[in-house]
Amino acid sequence: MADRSPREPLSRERVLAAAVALADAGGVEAVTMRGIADELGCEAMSLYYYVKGKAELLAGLVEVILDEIIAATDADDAAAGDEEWDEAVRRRCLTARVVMLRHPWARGVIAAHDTIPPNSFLIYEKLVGTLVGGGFSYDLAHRAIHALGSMVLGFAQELFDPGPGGEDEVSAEAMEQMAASMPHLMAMAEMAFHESGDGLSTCDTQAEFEFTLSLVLDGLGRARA
Amino acid sequence: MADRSPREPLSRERVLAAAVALADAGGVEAVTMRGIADELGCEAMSLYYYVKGKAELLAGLVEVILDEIIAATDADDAAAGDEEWDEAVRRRCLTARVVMLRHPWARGVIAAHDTIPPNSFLIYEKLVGTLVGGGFSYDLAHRAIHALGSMVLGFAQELFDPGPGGEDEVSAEAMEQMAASMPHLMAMAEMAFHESGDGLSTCDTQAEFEFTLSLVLDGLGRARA
DNA sequence: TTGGTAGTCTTACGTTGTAAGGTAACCATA
DNA sequence: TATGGTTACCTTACAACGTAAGACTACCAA
Repeated sequence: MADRSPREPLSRERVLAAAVALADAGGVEAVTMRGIADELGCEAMSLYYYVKGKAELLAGLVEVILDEIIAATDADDAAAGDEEWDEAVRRRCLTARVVMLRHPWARGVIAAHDTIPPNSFLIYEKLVGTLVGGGFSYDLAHRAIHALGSMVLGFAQELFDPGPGGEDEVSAEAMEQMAASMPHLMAMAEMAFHESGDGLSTCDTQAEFEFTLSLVLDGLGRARA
Repeated sequence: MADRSPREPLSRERVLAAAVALADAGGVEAVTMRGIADELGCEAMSLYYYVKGKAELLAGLVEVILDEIIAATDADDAAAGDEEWDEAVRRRCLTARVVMLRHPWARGVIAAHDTIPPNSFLIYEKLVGTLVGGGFSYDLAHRAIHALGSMVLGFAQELFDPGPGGEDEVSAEAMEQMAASMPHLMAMAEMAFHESGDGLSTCDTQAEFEFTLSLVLDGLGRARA
């Protein structure tokens, strides 16, 4: 793996890619700073210039595979012709699953992390878009996101929960711009806000859970007949 | 935490309980051999008499919280009167969720582990029992297990997959006895066996996934109207 | 008394994440 | 051309981790 020729410069992308390769080959426990460094032909401490620490590295891994999901679903969104909302959603879930199966370690890493990856908002934005386009209310779209998210990614975190860490260093303007690019999520959040009236609305995961549960139970009951 | 009086003897249960306490207080990363030892007033190496290593310890943690789920659901099964199958299943899922929320670290640990905890068979056996009692075919009950399991526990592993590690040291007779106590799971496994004809049937998780997906999508479509 | 087993501890080693700081190259400005 | 600062990478060092190897004590059967 080591190379004597003038080495390709490091980058956050290369670091994360090497980490993914290691995880694919040997599971999460194979992802060590020194292991990544070996893979890249550098020293462990050099990685800290691009990644603040192991925690951030794992968060980066999650973002990489979410990016992979986004790329894959975008690709066959483009290839798809006219679809009903449910065909589109099914297709995206299935390709997302293909990506998850390519990286068996990802489920564990995702489930272990408590903050919601910013990346996932992109996925949800588009999902809400097709759902609302298919006649869903924002409220029902919200429930749908929870149901599908817990199926595919294995988590059902609160969507609008700022998380335990207080203020991240996301600038207000970056936040603003991000929000502007996700009109559906913004609308959805506003709906939830109006409903709960509870200031910064953290969504009621208990209610979401019960909704999904009823969905599944109803479906099973129907399948039984 | 340390005590000078003649100490209560160690045991696997006490080790696991201490580990759970640590995880509840500080997440999985707080679960270290030395940390557990401190909690119990002994040395780290003493734990190895009851637990073969950290991997087995984590597996033990999963079993502890599954036991907690079993105890909780059994308790209110006993308190419940006549119920339809769906009422019983809903109730059990909700109390299982309560337990999971008590131990936020559990989802990650469960998702990270690749072998299916033997404990969970007990849960599934009873679940299949009420489903079949409610008129389900074994085949549909199998699908139901996958759908509900992925919702509550966050995994949808293959039920009858022996797992990557070859032969565990489970004696044949213990296996036999365990099987005898789970008639529904046995019947279900046999059905799956006959269907696939493929020797030791590992269930088709892709099909299970698509089934659950259709369940959810159908339900959402109905809710939309 | 002898010998064995069960339970706990001591010591030690290799691996991990990472703090602190050094080094070399580049680059704008004085 | 000298100077000072930034960027990218490395060296050294350390504390905390999991755990192998084996010593110690207490006890109990023969």
